[in-house]
Amino acid sequence: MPIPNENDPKSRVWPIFLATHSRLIERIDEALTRAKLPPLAWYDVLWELEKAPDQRLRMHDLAKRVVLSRSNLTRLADRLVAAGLLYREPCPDDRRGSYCVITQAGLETRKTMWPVYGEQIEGLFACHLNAAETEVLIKAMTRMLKAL
Amino acid sequence: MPIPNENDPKSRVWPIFLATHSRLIERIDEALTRAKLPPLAWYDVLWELEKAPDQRLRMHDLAKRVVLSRSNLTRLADRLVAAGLLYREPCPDDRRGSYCVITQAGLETRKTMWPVYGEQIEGLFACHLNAAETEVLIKAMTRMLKAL
DNA sequence: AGTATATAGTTGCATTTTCAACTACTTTAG
DNA sequence: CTAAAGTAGTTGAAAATGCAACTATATACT
Repeated sequence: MPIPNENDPKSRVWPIFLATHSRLIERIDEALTRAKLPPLAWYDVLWELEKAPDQRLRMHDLAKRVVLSRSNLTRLADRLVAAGLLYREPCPDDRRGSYCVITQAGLETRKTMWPVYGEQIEGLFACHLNAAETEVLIKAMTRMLKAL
Repeated sequence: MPIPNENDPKSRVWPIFLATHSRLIERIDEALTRAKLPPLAWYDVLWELEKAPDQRLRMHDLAKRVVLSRSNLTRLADRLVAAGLLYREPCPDDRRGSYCVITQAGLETRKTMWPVYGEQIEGLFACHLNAAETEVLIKAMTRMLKAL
């Protein structure tokens, strides 16, 4: 979206990056909806919990990993709890805090979502990248993330 | 976020792509807020209008360009109108439709936002890409967009 | 022409997200 | 030990978003 020099690559790359991201997310969420599955955000939360040691994480940590504001995550977690995909457990060391723990149903839901999600990633994104390009993307973006 | 083979580049690139995008957007919006400027979405709309012939676009076209649902755009436009940055004009050819036209104040707001926005793009994103990488990103993402 | 279908845009309602308190507990410093 | 400051998480109210229904107009079909 930015401005001038529409032909200078340096200026074109950011708008393309933005457009690509939003169109891909749009498509993936559509696919999940069509399959009557929960949205992308749920997958992220479930997957972070599944990977975590003891399949549990403090709200704070979880929020950081999925890039959500704290209050936002509180309510997203409420919804997941209501859906039976995770539960909260008080934290023994720090009585202010609590853990989110993924349930069996949560594990299963994530597993059900994966084929649909994965197919979209492959078909819309990954299939357009050869090995060299993949490496370039990873290196460049990792650099950005480290600098943040 | 996806699943297995955390070490296979092909699997790692998508989660990194997602994380990079959300952290960058987060930072840029923070910078705009700090500078007491409107959010990114406003910039997009203003810039699309500024570029457009006669500095006006039909709602429909505008929505597609900024990747927003129609109803969403209606209300975003309402807010921009309320802020005096654009106005609506009935379309003579098609009496169902209307144009969004950017105002002088809209042009100025966009111009005020650019230094802050541009600085963030450069400092968080573009500065991490050399010429070759920039080309790779553009080519790969353009390919994805075309296929959508 | 006359009806059926499609398109542009808006609106009501439910859901989601954000912002600013607020509670409860922990840590630091005197 | 106590007071001050910091941290974890939740909550109420307001703003933003998405979905489905709706109005108005345009296009296609018979």
